[in-house]
Amino acid sequence: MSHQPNIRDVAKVAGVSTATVSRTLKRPEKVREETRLKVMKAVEETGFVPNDLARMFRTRESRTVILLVRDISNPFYLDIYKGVEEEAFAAGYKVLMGDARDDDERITHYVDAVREGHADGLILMVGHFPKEMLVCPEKLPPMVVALEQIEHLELPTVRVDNVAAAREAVSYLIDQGHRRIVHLTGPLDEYLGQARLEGYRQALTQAKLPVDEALILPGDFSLNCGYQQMMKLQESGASFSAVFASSDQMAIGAAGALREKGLNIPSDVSLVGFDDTLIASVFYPPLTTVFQPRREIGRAAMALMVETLQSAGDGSDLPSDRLFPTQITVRSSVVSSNGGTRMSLGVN
Amino acid sequence: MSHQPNIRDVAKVAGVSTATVSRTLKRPEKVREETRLKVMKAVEETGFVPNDLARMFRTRESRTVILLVRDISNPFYLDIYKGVEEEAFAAGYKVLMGDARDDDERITHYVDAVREGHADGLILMVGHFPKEMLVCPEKLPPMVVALEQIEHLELPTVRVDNVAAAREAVSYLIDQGHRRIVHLTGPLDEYLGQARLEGYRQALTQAKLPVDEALILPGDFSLNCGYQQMMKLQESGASFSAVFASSDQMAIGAAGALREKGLNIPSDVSLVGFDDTLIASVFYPPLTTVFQPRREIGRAAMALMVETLQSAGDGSDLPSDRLFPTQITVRSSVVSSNGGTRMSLGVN
DNA sequence: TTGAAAGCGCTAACAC
DNA sequence: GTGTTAGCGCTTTCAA
Repeated sequence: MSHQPNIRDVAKVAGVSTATVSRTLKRPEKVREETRLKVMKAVEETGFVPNDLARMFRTRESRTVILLVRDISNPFYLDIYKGVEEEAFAAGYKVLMGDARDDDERITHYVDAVREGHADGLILMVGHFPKEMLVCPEKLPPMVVALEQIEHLELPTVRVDNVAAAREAVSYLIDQGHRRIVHLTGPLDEYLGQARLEGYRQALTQAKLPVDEALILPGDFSLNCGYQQMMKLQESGASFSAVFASSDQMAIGAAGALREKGLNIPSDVSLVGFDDTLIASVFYPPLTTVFQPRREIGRAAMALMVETLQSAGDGSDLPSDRLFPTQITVRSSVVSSNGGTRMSLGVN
Repeated sequence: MSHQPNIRDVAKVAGVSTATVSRTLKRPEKVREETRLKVMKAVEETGFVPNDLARMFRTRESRTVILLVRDISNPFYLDIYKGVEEEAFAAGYKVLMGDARDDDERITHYVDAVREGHADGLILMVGHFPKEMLVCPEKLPPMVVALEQIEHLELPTVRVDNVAAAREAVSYLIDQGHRRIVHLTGPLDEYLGQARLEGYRQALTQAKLPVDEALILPGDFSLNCGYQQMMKLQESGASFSAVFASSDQMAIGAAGALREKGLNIPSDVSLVGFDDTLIASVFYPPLTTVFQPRREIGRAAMALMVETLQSAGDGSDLPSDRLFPTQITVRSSVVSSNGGTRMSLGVN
């Protein structure tokens, strides 16, 4: 064997047919013990590694799924990935991670990757989907959604109750005496941004507090945007005593802007983030934030994917959604307010 | 076409041979304009997507490389990934990211992935390599190394001068008047840990300061380890005025331990990290750290990979190493020391 | 329980 | 410039 040995080399050495080698490797219970040992020995001897590409080509399944996320540089997704990978490994799948960068072209690219045979399915963690692809949904590859919700696309989904999560976070601030609470939102043309904003509104309404639209700052989850929006707000002269950001990254960006204007956290402004990423715990002061069980969410998403892939084979129904709880992680970035100096515009 | 159309369907619709379809798609300049248009139209009409698996299988190249990193949850690697991906995209390659978790088995797994045809090569960002695989180096797949150095493995490498980088960081602390400087090292059985420790020693020696082995704390780059080691050191009653950590994560862990003991950063203890990840800039106080041009390093590593893959084809020489500069990013976690209270053991 | 043989979809000689 | 053809390495009927 001068080169990578193939199944024929093994068959020759073992003195059996290629079919027998293939069977020995895939369904050992189907061959006689004696034959199996012969084949195993030949595999050992030749250093045979089955060409997975040939197998994938032949069976038309890659046993690979793609985890397509909003922004790969957000560490939030790393724990998701680990969960997905764990579950995938257990089910004999591989996982690739793709970076959508909120860009239709890249999303299309990953859908094509499935069509081209690179993967069997897509786990979506993006907030939208190219319109053109929605026109013939039957042409779409097997997909599941995690934590997001995509318009005009009904798919098995791993959910958390974003409305409730945001409502609780804001209620917590209200309980601490805050009345004028800024909300740095997620993208408002997508579910995640809308749902959390809805939670924010509900908390205020429930507490019979007015909603001041000037305190709602449209964002995109990024650190930089948190900084910019908070700068702008401060320059507008608005008064507030707390900020609820729809991501830890935005919270931290906002903190930078507040400090730059000489404000202290939490004594001048309280701050709540969302996601409970590592950054929240090492930030100073440690950031109060909303925790989502990322690892478990990842595992559940992959489990849903496996079910979907199976139900595509037999004609069974699509798997049903899974819901995970969120919870507030209380740290030190919130202090109680008694309606002091920074509340000049006051309460209704 | 009831199913995914294949190249034969297109050929039939266009009234040409499959070879012509293949050529039109791969080397359009080789077919007549008129034919090309016919084929393009047929492709459009049928909705043909070439089966990449079949192509990979046939040509025995996947045009994919795997970026294998020490720990995928370290955001440091995300910028590396982006650099690799940019360069890869330009060269028509795809990139997969793998998580070695410092584990021989997982590394072997990724080497096998190449053998199985999933990828053409491996970009290694790990500090060691399974011993068994080193015995027949000619069986190893095309590989390049970035930022690391693996014993008994000579490969094209993207380097930074870790000794100099660490020396400069420590010299900076010395210049600020610090005399008793703790070093939280990387893994000491690997190049990265050793080189930076060597830089630490050189800086002290150069300044004619003694090296106190008690201030050298073996680490593994992780946040948690930084915390634990610093806790232990403080309980031992050692005195020091500054800490140089071999990663931002350890620096931040150490900061947690220092604060827990009532020490302030930087007024009580100055702190220098390594890597200049996002976390360094959002940490409070903003962390002085050593910057490495991650994006460029990623690009260079992929460029090296492409060269390696080509030289494997023709018999040309392996590409030569590339060296990148590092530099200190000065923020606010270091203040000058005049040899005050926390320096009881004094200077030589 | 095993073997023979057909082919998955594509590419690349080679012939025309 | 284009068509014919022979596989790449594997799995999977089907027949023995």
